[in-house]
Amino acid sequence: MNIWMRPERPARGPRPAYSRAQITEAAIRIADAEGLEAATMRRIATEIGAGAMSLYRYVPSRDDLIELMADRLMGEIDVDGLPSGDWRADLTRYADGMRAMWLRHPWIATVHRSLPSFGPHQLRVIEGTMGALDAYVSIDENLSLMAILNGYVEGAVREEITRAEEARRSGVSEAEWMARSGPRIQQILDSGQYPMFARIVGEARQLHLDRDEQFRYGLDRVLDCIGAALTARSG
Amino acid sequence: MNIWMRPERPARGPRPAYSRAQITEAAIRIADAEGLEAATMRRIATEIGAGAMSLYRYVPSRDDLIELMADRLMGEIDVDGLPSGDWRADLTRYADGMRAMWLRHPWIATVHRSLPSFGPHQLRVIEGTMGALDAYVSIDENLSLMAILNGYVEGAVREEITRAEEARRSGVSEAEWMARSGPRIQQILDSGQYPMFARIVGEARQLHLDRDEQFRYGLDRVLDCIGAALTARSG
DNA sequence: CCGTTACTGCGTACGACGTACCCAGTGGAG
DNA sequence: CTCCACTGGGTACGTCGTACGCAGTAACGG
Repeated sequence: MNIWMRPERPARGPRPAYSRAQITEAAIRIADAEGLEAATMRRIATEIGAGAMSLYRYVPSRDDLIELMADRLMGEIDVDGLPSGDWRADLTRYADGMRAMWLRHPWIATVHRSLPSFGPHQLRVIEGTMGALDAYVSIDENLSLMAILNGYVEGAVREEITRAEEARRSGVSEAEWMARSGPRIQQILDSGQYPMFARIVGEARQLHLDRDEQFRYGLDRVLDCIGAALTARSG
Repeated sequence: MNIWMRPERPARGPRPAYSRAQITEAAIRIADAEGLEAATMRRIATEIGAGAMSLYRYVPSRDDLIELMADRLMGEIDVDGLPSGDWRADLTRYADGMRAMWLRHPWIATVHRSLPSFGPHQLRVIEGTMGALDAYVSIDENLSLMAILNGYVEGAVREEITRAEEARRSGVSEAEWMARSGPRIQQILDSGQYPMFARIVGEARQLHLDRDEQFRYGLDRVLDCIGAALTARSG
């Protein structure tokens, strides 16, 4: 059953010593610092001073807890005052907010969302962002355009996270990464079998931008696309 | 170290009894039938008649094996004859191929790609697809447009997979899913707090399309966007 | 031709993990 | 006050990935 339909605690009995929110917060703290795989049930329980099995009084399973963590993260997305009337500004703010949130909690890239579970914060964000284009397009087109935006943001930030992680691990500065290529990229170039890949490495300018600019460049291309779709509709 | 740089086997010694390809194939077979989590090292070894630890003679770790599996899946994508001159047809063929492949191997949605590891099949597909728009745009724009396309395909198919999985598990036909909503969606509608969500459920026509049509609808919106970007460039 | 050596596949073992189960204690409802 | 539904927590089980060490084998140096 969906975690959001299961009440936190029954009515009767003694006062609970902990809470879902507290457990979720602790788990996020651990995952931020040491990765999601470090947020084991035992570790989380230790963090809040509980016994390992006590967590199961609040949460049916670890997967459900991760669902709670994911929605709690959506709570960090600020959609107050959306829509403002300037759809491009609204969607830029949303995309930047999502990126910043993902970078604060990079482990979110590793969670496999089993089904859209529609937590309250997720729904709040949907209300805010779908409003941005609501005046210009149908619900169906709106959904499609938001799917494009979300797909871009998710893919771009996922790559950024893994690259940053790799750079941190190998001790190489982010700027040197593509230049030095890493042995595998050099091997690919040396093989001579992949001319398009070689041109990407050699010609693509966006690879030399810093990460903020790189994200903004791609985001602007996405918003250009959305803008083109809007003007094609309205005349 | 990257799995693609590590040679399969050294030169000396007795003839190996197995091979990376054989192990990868067995692992994919198990994952297709029972999910990725069923493809444990012991299970894979049993499948090919080997001892559990023998696999480590061929593959450094389970994560690397999953990398091999992922690239092997990209080998199912047909990009022969690309680019054909009709970019829209080319990208449609690519997107349909990716979707079909993902649906054949739904467990791929659960893998966390730690870094783009640039396997040979992955590179082959990049060569084919980047060629489609190469005549019309710069490398940088090409990369951005392909990121948009890939983001859409990945997101759409991921949702499709999880929804199908849920439908199968609950025994409810896919067509009834949105109509019956599931208790959680009904709960959200009843709360009255999410008018945009209610309008999506009530008004969106694409939710009543079958899955193929739904994917095609979204894909056409993406390709419209790409087309708009192309004409904005060329005149 | 024959050690020598570098590999082979494999069995055992370890330290995690998620969580089923059981327990004594507790505090609100009747 | 009595009852009992609930509490937090300890123990235990089955599973995982994989470190390690073994005896057997095939190619190479002489």
